[in-house]
Amino acid sequence: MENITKKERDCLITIKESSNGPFPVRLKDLSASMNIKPPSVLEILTRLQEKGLIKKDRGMVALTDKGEETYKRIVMIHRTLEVLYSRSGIDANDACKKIGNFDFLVDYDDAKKISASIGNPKTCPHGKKIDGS
Amino acid sequence: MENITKKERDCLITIKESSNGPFPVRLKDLSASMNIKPPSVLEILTRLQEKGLIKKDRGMVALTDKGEETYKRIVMIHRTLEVLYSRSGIDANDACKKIGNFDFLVDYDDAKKISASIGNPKTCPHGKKIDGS
DNA sequence: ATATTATATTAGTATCAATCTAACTTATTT
DNA sequence: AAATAAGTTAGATTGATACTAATATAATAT
Repeated sequence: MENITKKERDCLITIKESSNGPFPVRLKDLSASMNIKPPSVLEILTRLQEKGLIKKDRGMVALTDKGEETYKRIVMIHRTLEVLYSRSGIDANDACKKIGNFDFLVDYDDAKKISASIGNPKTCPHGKKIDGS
Repeated sequence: MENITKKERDCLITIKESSNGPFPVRLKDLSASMNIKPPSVLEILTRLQEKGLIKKDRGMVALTDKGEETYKRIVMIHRTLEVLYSRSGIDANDACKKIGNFDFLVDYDDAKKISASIGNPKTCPHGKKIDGS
C-alpha cells in the first residue's frame, strides 16, 4: 500500500462518494465539491492515477480496483476510529472531521485489531456500515 | 495550538530527549540523531522558532515553555495511543513507530477523553509515565 | 593571542505537494 | 457551424524537506 496525502485521500473519497448512482464524476464536479480549481484537481488526479488508484475515461473519473480497496480501507479505519471516539464521549461530527486528518496514516491491520478489541462494531456513530472484510 | 509537521514533531522530540541531563543540544547533535544534514536541521529549527516552540542560544537549542507544552501533549497522546494499540494486541515497538506518524495530528482533548475511557492508564507499554495533567 | 579545527549559517539548488491564473484545446449543445 | 462548457497545458507561487558548497563564527590547542 502506497502512501497517499491528505488531499489525495479527500479526493479519493469525494470521487467515490460522488459516484453513488448512475452519474459519473467529472473534473468540474470534483472541483466544486473540493473547492479547488480544475487544474488543482487535475494535479491531484494525476498523482492518484500514477499510484493506480483512479482511471479516467473522457472526463469521467472512477476508482480502479486498487482505488476501491484503498477507499474501503480508509473508510473502515475512519469508522472504527469514529466508534472509538464516540464511545469516549466525543461528538460524532467532531470526531468525523478530526479523524479525517489522520485516518489515511493509520495502518489497516492495526485498525482491524483495534476493531476486534472493541467488539468489531458493525456501524459507525452515524449508522453507516463498517465492512470487516 | 499551531499545526506542526512530522519533521517538526520529530525534531521537537529529539531536542527534548537529547537534552536530558546537563548537556545542551546542538545543531550537529540533532543532525546526527535525525540523520539529516545541518542546513536541513537549521531549516526545521527556524520554523520551530517562528512557531515559538524552541529558542537558540549560541548554538544551543532548547524548548520554550510553549515547546515544552507541545512536547508534553504529543507524548501524552502518543503514549495513550500506545496503550490502546497494545491492549489490542499490537506489538509495543511497532505501535510506537506507527503512532509517531500521526500522533501530532490527534487532538489533545480527544486523547484525554480516550484516555479516560480506557481507565487513564498511568504508563505506556514501555513503562514510561503518562502525564495526565 | 594566534592558528587550527569544529560548528553554524548562508546561498543556491532540487523535489514534491498544493494551489492559482491565463491561455488553449476538445467536447457538447444549440 | 457557432457558441458554450469542460478539460488540459503552461507558467508561477508557496511551503516543506533535502542537499552541496561556501562562508562565518566559535572553541580549542599551541
